[in-house]
Amino acid sequence: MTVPLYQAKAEFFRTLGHPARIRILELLSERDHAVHELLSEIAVEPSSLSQQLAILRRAGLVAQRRVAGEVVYSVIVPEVRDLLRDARAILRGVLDGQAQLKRDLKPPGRAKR
Amino acid sequence: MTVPLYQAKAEFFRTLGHPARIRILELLSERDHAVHELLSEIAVEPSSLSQQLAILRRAGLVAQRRVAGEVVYSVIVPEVRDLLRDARAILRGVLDGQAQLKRDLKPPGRAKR
DNA sequence: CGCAGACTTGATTACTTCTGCATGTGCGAA
DNA sequence: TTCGCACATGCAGAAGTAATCAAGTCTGCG
Repeated sequence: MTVPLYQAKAEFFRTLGHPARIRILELLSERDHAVHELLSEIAVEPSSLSQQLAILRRAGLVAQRRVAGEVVYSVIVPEVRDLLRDARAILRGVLDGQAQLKRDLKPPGRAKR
Repeated sequence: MTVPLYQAKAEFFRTLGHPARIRILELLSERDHAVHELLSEIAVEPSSLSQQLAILRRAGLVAQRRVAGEVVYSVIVPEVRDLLRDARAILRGVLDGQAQLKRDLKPPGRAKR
């Protein structure tokens, strides 16, 4: 093994560890987007967006292609959608858990559904 | 929402963005482990391991309990296993894709292996 | 009580990553 | 060819993160 598997995994997760990159992947999971479309959704400077896209490209997660003067990005690895879904589930679980902890420590609680 | 959802997600992924923390979660997904057991598997200093465990604890992913003089850790959110599985699948896809790219055209970049 | 073993926490220092600005590149229009 | 738009890249300062060592806490045992 050139690189231990768990190190590659850690690197991969770090690639996802940025709000803009998460947003990009979520948007691209829905459908392909041109850079200026992403730009209007994400509230970040153009150069910053471009850098985040470059990072995702280098990580092999997205691809770019030029279409009529625009650059369109798409997700290469479809499983990304599953991953984001799992992450959502875990996040929900964690947040619920924290809320419950808070209730245990403090009497005033609210409905949990 | 106090914090935008995608920011919470990014934070969560950053929590996973460290080899030792990945190893810890993988080991704990199999079964609960005492700290000294983790220590003998992971090749990291005790204090460093403790810090990584603290990060996972703060993230709400693992819990500790004291048993007969040892501290035993366990995974709180079971979906973590799914996430790690998906990550493995994506990683495989990405690595395959990169290998194929390399065959198609030699990209200017870092020499790998 | 006082000590030892098992962890944890704090502080320091060395890196790595992010941000915004300035500059560079590629493509289509004129 | 030259201009202009749509992106991409380089860079410097600021901010965040990790490894290490020293010191602290907690438990159970003599």
